[in-house]
Parts: sequence; structure tokens; C-alpha cells
Amino acid sequence: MNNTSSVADNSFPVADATAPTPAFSPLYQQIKGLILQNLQSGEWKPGESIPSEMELAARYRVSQGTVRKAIDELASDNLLIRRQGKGTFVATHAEHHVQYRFLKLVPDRGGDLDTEGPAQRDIVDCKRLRASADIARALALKTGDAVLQVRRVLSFAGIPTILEDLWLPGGPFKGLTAERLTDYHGPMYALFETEFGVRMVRADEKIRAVLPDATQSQLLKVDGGTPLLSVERIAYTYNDSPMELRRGFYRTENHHYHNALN
Amino acid sequence: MNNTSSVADNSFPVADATAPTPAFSPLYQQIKGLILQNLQSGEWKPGESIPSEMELAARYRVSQGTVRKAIDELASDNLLIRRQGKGTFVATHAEHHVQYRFLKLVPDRGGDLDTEGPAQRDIVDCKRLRASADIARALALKTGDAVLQVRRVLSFAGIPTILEDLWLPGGPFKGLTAERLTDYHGPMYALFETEFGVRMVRADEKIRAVLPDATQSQLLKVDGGTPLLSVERIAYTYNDSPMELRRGFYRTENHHYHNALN
DNA sequence: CAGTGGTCTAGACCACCAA
DNA sequence: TGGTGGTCTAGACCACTGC
Repeated sequence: MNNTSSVADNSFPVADATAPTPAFSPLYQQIKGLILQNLQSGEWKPGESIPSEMELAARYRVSQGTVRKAIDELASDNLLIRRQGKGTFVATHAEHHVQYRFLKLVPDRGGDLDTEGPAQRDIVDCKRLRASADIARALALKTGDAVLQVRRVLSFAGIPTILEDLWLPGGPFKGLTAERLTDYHGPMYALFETEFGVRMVRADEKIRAVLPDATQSQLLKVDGGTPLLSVERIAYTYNDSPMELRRGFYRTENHHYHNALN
Repeated sequence: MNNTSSVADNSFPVADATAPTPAFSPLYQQIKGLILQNLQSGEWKPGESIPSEMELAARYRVSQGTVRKAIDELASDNLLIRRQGKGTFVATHAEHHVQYRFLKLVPDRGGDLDTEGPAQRDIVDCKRLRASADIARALALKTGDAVLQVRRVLSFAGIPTILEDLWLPGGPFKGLTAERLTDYHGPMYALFETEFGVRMVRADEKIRAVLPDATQSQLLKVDGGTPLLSVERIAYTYNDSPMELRRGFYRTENHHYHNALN
């Protein structure tokens, strides 16, 4: 099968005669793209299993090894999870083992956030408003577009530790209410998956050291001179489109942000 | 080739009859271990190329595909770098492209630390002393063992931005002097590779928000009320043995610590 | 036991690089 | 042009899971 062919019945051009470089794209990358489409379209939902390697190989008219390499990359991107003997599954935030997939704050002693008991989540505020210029830019919206703003406090062992403001695009998250957030016990990203079909697959964080303003120090019960970790996160769905802006303020007297560098 | 066999002439047991689980280890993992040994022993040095896949396959009496999978994993761990048409090379810190492999501080505007010109490195202090209890624990030494302590300030565009204290085990770094550090222009980890044969392959960081003490505020030219990012890093060599403890204090008025979450 | 992912092989061919 | 890594295939066998 040469470089200009497409896969099975799907039209999937891999060469562009006008480009200076022919943009060679390996077969397994094309397969990866096709699988990605099925994930994006919601045909294969978080937690469910996808067809077996043999079945996909037959469907796309390639060898099992080629499908395997495509799945390997998607698995290392944390989009799929392989389970020997059982199948390959769409990754989800709704599993206890990956409770805090994007939250890298850990207690100085203990290793796990939940060692001091489950987190207490308090929704302080949840309202609909129009996006300011910087919020709009972060979410790839236009200034004035409808967005949802949520403010919440996470407490561990009764100590308020994290204050978060989030902004969500109004469209995809239509119908999200403070009540719904309060009633739901589990990771917020899991709620987004099940209720709104939005799965966060990666995120970027910008971290700074700041001093709290009056509101922040009151909500976190610290004085104005206590430095906080400011964590600004933009989370993305499948097609690299931003779906959440989150500004977190972490107390770090007894916790730290842990990062593994490879 | 079955599970209890070893690879070529190397004795490399893969099964333990006494263990409850037979500890099955795939062939490519064994190959990975053998390659790792060659890296650790310094037989293949940073920047050099390792033997071709075909040659390694012949040496270890396995197929090229098996060697390939072993190298694939080492490459994704950033221990090796593949270059199509040229060969596979031992990763190094002495390349301009990866100048700041472990330094995740970036300017708010500009994207690259060097956009404001090259960093200015000032060695403030460099002395030999005996390890305190916590330094010793971090470096897997005994309290009182000889360690080297270095303090330096990094400035960007003339503004002191990073203050770092580092501790290095006295043994591997015997002969390191302030003069040597001052004269060397390039990443410190590159110096460690060429002069001491110590290559850092991964690191853990603990990040907090703190206020500077008197010395810190003086060296960074900030007042005592300016919050700083405290970054405590332990860097490891091949065999996961800690080789450096580094405590950094970052100014984050115009820079931020960037982290990509997958 | 059948079905899934995981390993290993052997061989063909392609893309890239340097001499 | 020869050598290197990169892709793709087909087939055999192994390890794990659940019925």
C-alpha cells in the first residue's frame, strides 16, 4: 500500500502534491486519526471498550500490527487503556484510581490527598455571565459570549486548601447548575463526561507565587501575608479545543505541588 | 526462546521459581536492561552513537524487532535519541535545543528563556561541608558525609530571577570548584556529564509558595513581602540513585512555571 | 475453552543521510 | 550507493480474563 492510498473506504488523503514536502504520513498515523474520530464523535464513550485489534484491522484493511501501533500511541497519550485479556477501553475520569488526574497537589506526608479522608467540596458560587476579553481568548470564544463561572473551595481534613475559579463555555455546558455540582460526588471532569459528553484529555498549567486578596484570604482562612500557589489551567478536549479555564489558589503550608520530570 | 532462557552469553535470569508470581519478563525488557548496563558503565557516552539495531540484534541473538522495542522505550524515557538515517545516540544535556531540560520557568511573553539574551550565571558560593540529616536523606548518604554546596543566581535581561542552592555528593563530584563552575559556559548538567561522568536522567520536584528570608530577598533584589516559588528538586542518575538536591527560589512577576499535563 | 491483548520473529520495502 | 532507522505484513505462540 503506497503513500497516496487511503484506508479502506474512508477517504483520508496522505499526500499533498502542492506542498514542498510531500508530507508523508505512515499508515498507523492514519489509523490513529480514524480511531480519534470515533472517540471525538462519541461513538465510543468513556469507560466503554472499543473493537478488538483484529476487528479494527479487518475494518481498516491493515494488519493487526499496524492497528496495534496506532493504539499504542493513543494509550500512551492516556486516551485509551489496554487491559490484557479483556480489551481496550476509552479512558475516563470516573475511576477511583485516577481520581485527581490533573491535580498535582499532595500532602507533605502521606502521599495521597485522600489519606486524610475524602475531600470536602463546597460550591461557593455558580453563575452565567459574558466572557471578558482574557477569558474569551483562553477559551477561544468571542468577548461577550456566554460562559459559566464556578467558584469552589476544596478542604482536606477540614482545612480549606484549594480555592478555584472556573470558566466554561456556555454552549457545551448548557444546563449546568450549582445544584447539579453540589449534588454530584466525584471528580468534576467525570460529571462533564457523563452529563455533557465533554472529555478533558490534556491541560496546560502556569504556576506562580502570589499573595491572596481579601476575598481569597477569607475563603481560605489565611491572613493576607500567606503566600499561595497560583495555578492557571487550560484544559482541552480531543481536538485540542480549550474547554475550561481554571484559576486555582493552593495553600502550601502542608501540601506541595509535585512534578515528575523526565 | 522460552521464559527461563537467558540472552546470548549474558546470564540474566528472568524467572524465579520461589516467587509466588513467576515474574515473567519479556525479552525486550531484558535487552533494555542490557543496554541500560552499557549506559551506566559509561561504555556508551552521552552524545555518542550506540551500535545499530541489526548489530545489537546479532549480539544479543534476538530479532531486530525485539531490539527495536527495547530502544523505543529507552528513547521515550529520553535516555536515547533516534535519528533516522544516522543512528541511535545517547541523550545528553549538552545540546542547545534542550538547554534547560529540567528548568520549567518561562517568560510570560516570549516563550523562551533566552529570548531576552543568554542567562547570566553568578556563582555566589561553593564550599565543601558535611551533610545535615535532611540533605543526607535526600542524597541517600549518611549524616556527616562530605557534600558540596553551591549557591548561584541566574539573571535574565539583567534581572536576578532564580536563586539556587545545590548539594552534590562529595564522592562523585570530587574536584568540582567554584572556578570550574564560573568558567564553564553551558548547562551545569552538561559539565557534570563531561567532567564527572554523571548524567541526570530524571528528577522530582516539590513546589511551594514562600516568602524570602533576608538573604534571599537581598540576592534576588526583592522586598521581603514578594512571594517566591520554592522548587525543591532531586535529580537522579541511571540507577535511580539521587545525585543532586537543588532548592530553587523563582521570581514569578514576569515568569511562570509551565507544566503540561497529559 | 474461546477471545483478548502481549511478545517474538523474519522478511520486504521505504525514507533519510552521508560519503 | 550503502547503511541507518521507520513502516508494514503475516504468522506463531504466550499470558490473562471470563464463561
